[in-house]
Amino acid sequence: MSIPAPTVYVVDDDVSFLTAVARLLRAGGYAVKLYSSADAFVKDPPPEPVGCVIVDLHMPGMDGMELQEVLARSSSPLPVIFLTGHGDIATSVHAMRKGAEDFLTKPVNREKLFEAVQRALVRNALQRAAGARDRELRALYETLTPREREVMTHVVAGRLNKQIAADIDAAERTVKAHRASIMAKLRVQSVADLVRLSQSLGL
Amino acid sequence: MSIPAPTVYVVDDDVSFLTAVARLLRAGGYAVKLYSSADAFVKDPPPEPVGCVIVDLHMPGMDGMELQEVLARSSSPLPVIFLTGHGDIATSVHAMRKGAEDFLTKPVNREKLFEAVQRALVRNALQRAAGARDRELRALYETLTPREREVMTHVVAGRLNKQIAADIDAAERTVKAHRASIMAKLRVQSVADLVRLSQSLGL
DNA sequence: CCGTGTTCTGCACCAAAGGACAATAGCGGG
DNA sequence: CCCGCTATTGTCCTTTGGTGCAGAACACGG
Repeated sequence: MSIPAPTVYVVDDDVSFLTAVARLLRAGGYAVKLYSSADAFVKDPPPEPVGCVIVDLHMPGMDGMELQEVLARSSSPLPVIFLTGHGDIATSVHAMRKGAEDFLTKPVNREKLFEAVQRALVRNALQRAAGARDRELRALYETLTPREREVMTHVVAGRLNKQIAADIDAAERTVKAHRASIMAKLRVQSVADLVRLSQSLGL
Repeated sequence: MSIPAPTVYVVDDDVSFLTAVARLLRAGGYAVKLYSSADAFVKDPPPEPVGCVIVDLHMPGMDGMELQEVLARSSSPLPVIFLTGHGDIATSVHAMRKGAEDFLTKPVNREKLFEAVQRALVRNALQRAAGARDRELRALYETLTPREREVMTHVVAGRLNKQIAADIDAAERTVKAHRASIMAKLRVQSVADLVRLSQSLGL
């Protein structure tokens, strides 16, 4: 398996600024990819969501805030750092509330930029790790049949086999069979593990 | 039991502004309490943390950011709304990252202020509800003896009674006794409930 | 010294969970 | 029509969990 290098995706319609920021980041040892518009980024998204996005607020077509919205909607783990020349406090507050990693102003301070990128990359790594675990668990859960999921909710609720049997109108033996199948498919050894797994899945 | 009315605590060293904001809020139907410094607020804190805090950034003595820090450190459920005349983007970003509810500028827009306060009060209610549940559970957990807590960690880990017995070097019957005591004290009916409870406690 | 709470344990009994082995039945594809 | 998957249920046996009843050791405070 290849380990993809974290990449800083810079999106700005001001090409001279774009190249300046790119030079700065490359000098800092970061892999950089440039886009001259948010639309271009959306149309040609990164193959692996490893890294972060630095985006200008005001751009022709889709603006920075909209790009952030698109990323959020697609549950992308790429943190967004805003970098704009005409930002105001209200806008920065709104962006931060929407989950932006940082909100910087042009001309950008080299230290601040690197700090923001560093934080963003850490956050990205954490997000991806959490997301990966989540997908694994969901994949296991997907293998359950409808009936098994039904039984699982009862088991997680702490109900006894005979109670579950009565609830779903089946024999206790049937519940035991489903139960065993659930534990095997989800690869858990105890009800305690099963409960935690269901919590992780948000059930 | 009395239901305390949500109160908006306004902290600003500019007394004329303080009274103006107070008048505005009172006209909006909010209970208001005024402080002319953050130190005054800290020395004479609200008896019930029901409401929110509106605080100026720049003040003699403790400033707004420090006050936010104090509230966070004491796990206060009172959200903080900054309201300042000399704020910049970097400061607002920092404040939001620290968990501020909003960051407004003077002169304040009446609508924006009311919206912020409303959001803050909702958040406060949710925080208090969550905090109350948390304290109840913690109080129950406190009643457990050291030995019972030890057994509980093993039970929550999904270990069998005989395994637990071996681990803590005791008879299986002893583990059963502790286990029964745990379930009774924490008022749970099943291992599933116990696991969820321990998750809520962050164990 | 005595009472209280904690910890520990034994025996017996019953309820619940789980595994082994097996069988029946419906349903959708190949 | 047969295969595979799902769902269902049965019996038998073992392991595990839970409870009632009871006793003993220890520490701590009144």
